Amino acid sequence: MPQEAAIVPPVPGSADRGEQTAAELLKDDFGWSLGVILRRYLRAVEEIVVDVPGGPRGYQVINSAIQNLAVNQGAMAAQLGIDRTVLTYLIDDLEGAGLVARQPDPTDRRSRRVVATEAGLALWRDRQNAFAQTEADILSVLGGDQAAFKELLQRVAMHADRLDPVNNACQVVEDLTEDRGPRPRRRPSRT
Amino acid sequence: MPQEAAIVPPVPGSADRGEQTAAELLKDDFGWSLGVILRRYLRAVEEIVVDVPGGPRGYQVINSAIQNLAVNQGAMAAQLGIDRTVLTYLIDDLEGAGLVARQPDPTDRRSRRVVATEAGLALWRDRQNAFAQTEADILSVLGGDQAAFKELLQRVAMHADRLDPVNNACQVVEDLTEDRGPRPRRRPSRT
DNA sequence: TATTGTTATACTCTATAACTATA
DNA sequence: TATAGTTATAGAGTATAACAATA
Repeated sequence: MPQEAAIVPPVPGSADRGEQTAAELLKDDFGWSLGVILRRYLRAVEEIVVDVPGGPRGYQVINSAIQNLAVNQGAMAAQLGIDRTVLTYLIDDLEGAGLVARQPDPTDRRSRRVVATEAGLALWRDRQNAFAQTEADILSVLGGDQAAFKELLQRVAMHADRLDPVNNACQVVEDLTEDRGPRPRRRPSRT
Repeated sequence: MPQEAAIVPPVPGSADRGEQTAAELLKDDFGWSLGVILRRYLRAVEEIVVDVPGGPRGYQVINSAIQNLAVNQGAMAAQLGIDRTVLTYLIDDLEGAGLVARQPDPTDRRSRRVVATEAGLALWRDRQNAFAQTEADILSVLGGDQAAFKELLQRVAMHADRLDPVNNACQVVEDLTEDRGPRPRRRPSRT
């Protein structure tokens, strides 16, 4: 949030600053800096996975499936920080696209493990480089200071995460992601 | 339905990592770091202005009014990156709380300038310190490296903003802000 | 009865467009 | 006719809760 000395209540003393850009007014603002950087990053991420059903969130599901982070849908929903009802729709779409599959758990017939298909794994591999490139683009302005910045950023993040743990990186991605087109209608029930 | 494309088992050398925390798995992830930090910051911001109608966005309106950033509602909406119809509701609420007022423009009776009241200015002043404190808390872990980090952060942000200008810092605040309670219904028309 | 996943419903937020009053 | 602001309506995204199958 911006600071700077206040002016007038009811009646303004004029003095429009319309000419100054928001960046000029806010560049020393911590929240503004964070927001700008994250927004830039998320825009790129969104583009990278624009063809993945569910966008960044869908990609996260694939990632979770590949890394075997969750034993079943409920666990995955908890880890990704999304509602389990939403996850159902997401998996529906990803499964329809042939990127993941629901694998019944032999020991508990209620439970389903989400696994990636070959196509899902191929897609995942394909996009990892793009993410790295995006990061490089954003940090390029720092030149030789990149490593130092990343180290500091990590320290702050680890600290912040201890105070207020976040299960998932792309929780934020999702919150920031606007339109991704209408959600296709449900498929027939299991059984 | 999905064709049983080959299931992808666990993945390169990854047995179950269920025990590892998300932070451990992701700490070297750029997007994750950014997201965690921003989320932590936004939680605090949300708390600070929880009693302000419209939350962080309402506070931004007050801020814009105090700093005389916009000549009328339309300009303010553009600068804050929000829809002008949404701004109408926001101003309604803030005006109802006595924090801002609509000031008719003598030269154009269609136009309204938004100004802060004494109460609005007092509130604004009151919360500025809290924002600074939040920033300090988050960065405290860096000790003597705080200044260096902020400098680097600014460089990255300025760079990112040039590539993809953002009008407003708290655009992101808003996108990330979930529930703020039901929106009170409209007031009677102007006349 | 509790839990896993699914389906149905309601609610919030935002955007689109229609409307008024000025210009 | 165009513009500033307001109001009304519809859309998308999310959460809440009811449901079926299984434990």
